[in-house]
Amino acid sequence: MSQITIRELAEICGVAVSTVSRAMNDRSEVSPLTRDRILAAAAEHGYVPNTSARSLKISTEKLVAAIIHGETSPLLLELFELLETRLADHGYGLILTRVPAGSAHPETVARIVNERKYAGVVFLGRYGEDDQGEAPDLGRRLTQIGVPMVFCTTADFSGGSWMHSSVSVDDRGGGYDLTRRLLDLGHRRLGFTSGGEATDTQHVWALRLDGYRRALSEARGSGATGLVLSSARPGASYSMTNGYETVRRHLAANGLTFTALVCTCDAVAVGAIRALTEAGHRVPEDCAVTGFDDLEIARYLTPSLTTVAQPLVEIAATTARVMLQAIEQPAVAPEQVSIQGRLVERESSGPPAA
Amino acid sequence: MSQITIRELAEICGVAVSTVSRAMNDRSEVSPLTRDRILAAAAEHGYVPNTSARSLKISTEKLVAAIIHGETSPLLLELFELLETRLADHGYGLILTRVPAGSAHPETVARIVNERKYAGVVFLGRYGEDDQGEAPDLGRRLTQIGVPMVFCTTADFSGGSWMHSSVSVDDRGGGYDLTRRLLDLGHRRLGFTSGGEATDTQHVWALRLDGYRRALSEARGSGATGLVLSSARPGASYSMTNGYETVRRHLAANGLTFTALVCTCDAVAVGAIRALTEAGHRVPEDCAVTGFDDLEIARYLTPSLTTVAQPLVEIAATTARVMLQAIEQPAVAPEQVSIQGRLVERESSGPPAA
DNA sequence: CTGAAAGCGCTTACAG
DNA sequence: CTGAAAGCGCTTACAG
Repeated sequence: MSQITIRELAEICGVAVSTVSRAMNDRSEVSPLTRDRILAAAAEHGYVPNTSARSLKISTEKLVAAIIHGETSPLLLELFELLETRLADHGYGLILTRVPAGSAHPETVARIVNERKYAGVVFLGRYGEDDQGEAPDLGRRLTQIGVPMVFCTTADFSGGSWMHSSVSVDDRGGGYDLTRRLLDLGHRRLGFTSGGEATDTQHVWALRLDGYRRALSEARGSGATGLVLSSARPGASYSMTNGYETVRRHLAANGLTFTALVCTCDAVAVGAIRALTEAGHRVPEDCAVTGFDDLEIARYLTPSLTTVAQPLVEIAATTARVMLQAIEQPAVAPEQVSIQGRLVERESSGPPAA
Repeated sequence: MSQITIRELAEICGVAVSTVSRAMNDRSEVSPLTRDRILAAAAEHGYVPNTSARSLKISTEKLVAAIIHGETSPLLLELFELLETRLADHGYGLILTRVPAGSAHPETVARIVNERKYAGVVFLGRYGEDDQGEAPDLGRRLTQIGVPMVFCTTADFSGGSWMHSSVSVDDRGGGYDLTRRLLDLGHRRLGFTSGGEATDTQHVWALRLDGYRRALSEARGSGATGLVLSSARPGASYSMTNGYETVRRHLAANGLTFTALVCTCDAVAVGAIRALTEAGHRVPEDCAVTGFDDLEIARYLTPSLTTVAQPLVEIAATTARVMLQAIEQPAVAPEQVSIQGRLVERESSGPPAA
């Protein structure tokens, strides 16, 4: 049994297709009786309107496209769910599309937007290929697509000219807070697990690194030094495996040359702790370790992770607000929102051993 | 700049819309010269065909719908990616749709299928509400939608009559293997972290529990006993939090009444280990713990987790095969495939203390 | 309140 | 190889 069409349902009910359409869309110009009759028949025969046909007619649907480029993460998924709920409050649906690594072109976005009459698009996480650097003209070409866009959890990556809105945690501030706290605890030799090339200045890890450097430069007088461990796997920057490999290599080559390690994120911290433990170093006694994100694992790992909690609820709420505003008042200038994260101290950090 | 239509592009090129259509779809009946000219113009003007219009005409697209009900997990996402690749090899696309908990009705699936002319649907993880039990008539009503369906990672949940195909790891076998191994190591007092109500006999955790019980009953002569810890949070069965709460409560009420704990999955094991550690018990010396799935965390946790690795590549490949077969030969009977997982022994298990 | 008709942007027989 | 035309299943002015 395949789907029944509006015409067939109209015949069954003995009305015109236009009447069925009005009943299904809950328009006011239908008499309650016919409406109920039609709805009942629709339920009985399993009629559901064809979205393609609907999309073709409607000038713009109350629908937003969420685009995740490359690997997904628990964080982005939670954000998706929060955002979905927020937008639903305003009658908007959110449709998730994954774009495989290697195909983050403007055309891909154009194709997605063209599938249905999306009112806007939210990028969950970074959009753009690593090898195309800052993609100077990505932003402009995205703008040409003609629907409002907001970058969620990253800055607008489109060449630094900020043509689109963005909402994210204050990555620089988080990196600063963690580093500052470690310095206050008395650490003088710190390390940071880099996430890629030094040229990727707009990456989330690079912003956190920026905060790390700022805190260190403020503490210059104290004799504090800050090392940057180069990433073992550029392509998998935020994984446990990358954290493990990065730290293992460093320890094998140089030994433990720091008393505190600021990691790019919680997953990297998990890998880093494992590498330290395997090399016989105790966390936090021999080396304090911090994460970023406050994933579920941060609470249940032993030692539990000192980290910066992403304000996911606020990020989702702000993203929804910015998106809806852009849809309703397209003339408004893009805004760059950065929300402060919360430092959570747990077992993985403490003062250096005497 | 909004999207250009096929008619506008046809005018630009000075050809008929039908010619443009043929060029865009790479049909053989177009001369290479006009085709190249049209493709160039399409690229220049950013033309991308409207998917809704296309969907409306085509009888069936080379597209499969992937449906995830309720919370997603790293496992399901990895499976999605593997499956996407497999289907792409055969020219099929895979579109992910999340169905929020509380709306897993047959109508929801009908609505999704109706959006585009999907050739089939794959359920990633369980489909159906917890409170509707086995949903006796879900299977039949899904069948009415008229496209082939396969359940991936769970059995066909539609009332036990197996109207649809399914592909999953051998959950019973995995539960059996883990339990059997613990018994062989000398454990005699075992525990299992339940994931919900005893009536949910088709849930993944219930199948693993089944394996646990079978191994125990085989070892009846040895004096081995098997406890079942009731789940702290029925709604979040597979989370770290649930593992933590479940074990914490049990320890608070009864103390450590087992020397080995078989957990429903890796995430639950992480929570369980934390609860044991906080209560002053050492893993594996005082209590061995096992997981299921072999997530990335299983390798990097300390102690690293003994677990059963999901054969994700084989599951994805088999799901693709079964799906494609069902699309091309709709008459073929549904098949229930179960693939053996691989027992991975790591640090979290060992013989009981003497 | 209801119906007949036009048209959204495509694809695909059917002619030429 | 190319074009003119019908039609996929809807929505929405426009009449009544």
